[in-house]
Amino acid sequence: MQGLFADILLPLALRTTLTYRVPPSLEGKVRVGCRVTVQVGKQKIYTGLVMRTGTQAEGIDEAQVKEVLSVEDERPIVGQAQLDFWKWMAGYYMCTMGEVMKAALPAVLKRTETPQRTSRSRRESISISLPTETTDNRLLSPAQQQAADEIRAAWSGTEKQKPRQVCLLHGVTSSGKTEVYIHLIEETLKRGKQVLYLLPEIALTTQITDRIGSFFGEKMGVYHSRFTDRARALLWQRQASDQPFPLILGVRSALFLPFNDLGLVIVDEEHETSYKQQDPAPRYHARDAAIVLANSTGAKVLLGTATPSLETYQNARSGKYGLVELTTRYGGVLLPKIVIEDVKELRRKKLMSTPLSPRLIDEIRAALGRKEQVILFQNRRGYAPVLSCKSCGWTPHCTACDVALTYHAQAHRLQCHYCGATYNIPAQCPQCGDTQLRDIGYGTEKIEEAVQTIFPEARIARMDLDTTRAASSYAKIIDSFQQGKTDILIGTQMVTKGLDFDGVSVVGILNADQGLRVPDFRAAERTYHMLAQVAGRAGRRGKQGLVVLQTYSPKLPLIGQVVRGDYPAFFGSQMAERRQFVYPPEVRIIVIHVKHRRDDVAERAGEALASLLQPHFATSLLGPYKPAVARVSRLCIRQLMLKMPIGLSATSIKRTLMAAQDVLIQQPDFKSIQIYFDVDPL
DNA sequence: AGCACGCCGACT
DNA sequence: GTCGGCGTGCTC
Repeated sequence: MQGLFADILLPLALRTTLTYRVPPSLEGKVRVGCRVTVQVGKQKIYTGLVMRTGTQAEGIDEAQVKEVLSVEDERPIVGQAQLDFWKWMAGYYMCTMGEVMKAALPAVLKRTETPQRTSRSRRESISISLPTETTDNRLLSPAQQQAADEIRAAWSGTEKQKPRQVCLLHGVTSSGKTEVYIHLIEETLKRGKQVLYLLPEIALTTQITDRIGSFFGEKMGVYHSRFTDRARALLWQRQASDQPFPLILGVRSALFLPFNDLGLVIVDEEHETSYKQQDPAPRYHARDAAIVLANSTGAKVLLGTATPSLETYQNARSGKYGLVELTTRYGGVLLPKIVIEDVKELRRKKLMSTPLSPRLIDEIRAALGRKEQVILFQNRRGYAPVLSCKSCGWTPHCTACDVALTYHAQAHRLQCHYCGATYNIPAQCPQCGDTQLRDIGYGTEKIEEAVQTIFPEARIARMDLDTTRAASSYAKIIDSFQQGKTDILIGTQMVTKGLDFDGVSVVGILNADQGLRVPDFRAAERTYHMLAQVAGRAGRRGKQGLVVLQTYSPKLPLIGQVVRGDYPAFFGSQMAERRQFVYPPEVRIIVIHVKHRRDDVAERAGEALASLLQPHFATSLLGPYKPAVARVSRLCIRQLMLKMPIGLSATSIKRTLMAAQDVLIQQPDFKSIQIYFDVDPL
């Protein structure tokens, strides 16, 4: 029987495409890269993507083949270059093409159903209008001009240096990286090329969008999750049309938009961990994927940050990337002075009657007297991380996860910060019947309460996940602080990201060590980034800001490195540790996650997987081990870690891993085991 | 990923 | 005797 067939990619975790018959009426319309609708199973209708057409239905009995129902696009919505990129991503990050498709396409483009009504609070517009004021002077300072020249030289190469595709711009906070970006964007646009400017999610909702938008106005499209899905689909279609925006400002998924002539990718705040998608697959790193994408189109890449990731700085030091440094703050802004408060010593002397040291209280009082603003940083939301029975020490835990519940005073509930479940506060201890529970440790709510007591006159705001859940509240808190309507802003790491305030003279870091004592090789790096970023919020034009850093371990080298702003020293000491204990960037790692409802099954499956892999990898395979939180959402977890030398092709290793996975889930005991791979985990 | 099919406990 | 729990397998 003659006819035309099409292989369709579906947004599912299927390893293969499915073959459908093209009815005569649709012949000529079903083209590679166009969307079609097809029936899958008994009734479900999916939107899929045509990957191949041909007169043969390969590897399937033609009798089972269903027909393509409709064609949704007149011309391809996904080009061959994009499909190649998807394929690379599926291979590198060990997931299916369907999962990549799911991440890449806005929901409206994947579904047959009529688009759902979207909530009003979400923005519908896709381009930014020119603002209400004039913008920064376009002239670069001599330091910025030099940085721009050096970046161009790194890209194009010089007599001494070979050209580099990627360049790191390492600039201290307020050194004016944005002006350099604007300059290079403008230059690229003038050459008729497109620019992709990637930012972490949270930074996009604020100042930077307005700033870049004020320069590029209607040339710029914005892509992030605060926009409606319909708006994102519109932007996608516009980019696939012959009149795309030349500049896209977006979050990690903007990487998947169609580009026809990409000249430059900027990855701002490249160290930000939110560039790595955690769950679900594809677990990709947008910075690394951006470099691959740019490489395939010949585009240049600029990575910018005040605190580079070890991976990036290592690449810059080794000469793989260009390295350009901006060491002076722009416009007369001075680097803040950082003073250390030894909390252990102050406690011993009975001087810590509040979570704020006496010095910090004095400095805040003085700042308020001068009508200046204060930011207090406590990286933990809720009131207290633990409740405990006064007589027997019992602590409420989540029933679905192996973690203690956080007490939220405002909501008057207990909450699990892993699965999100909430619980009533127990009236009495289930173990001994005592009715008294005490709270241990500090969250932002408790800090807010303490600060309000110390400074009853001050106008205080709190910014954390709980106060910014509503779509507009984040902007409201920022605006009110910016307009001077708030004196003291208390917050989690949210206050460290991409915000520039002019009136902040004092920043208090209430517990610098929190997060350091976890068994994770990246703990020190994360802490350094966080402390350096939050410290960078202090300071205003012509006046030096003050950072009060409270710590239990003032002698820790890391603390000294933060105080001196000595990134190279931090890098040196961290790299020594990573080398000694064989962790990235010394090696690359893949973490294998094994999950099951029953702990003993997860344990045995982990061991079975280890014995399958052991012959291939010997000592470079670690585990199975229990992660710090070994049960989340009723699933018991085991992990294995594979360390791979840099430079070694991972293709055959990944094939071995997948084969072992297939063997394992064939075994009757392990049918319902969940296994997935996290490549380059954070 | 859904979703249907299929085999064991508390209800009218 | 049934309703429904989720374990298992399939999707052209």
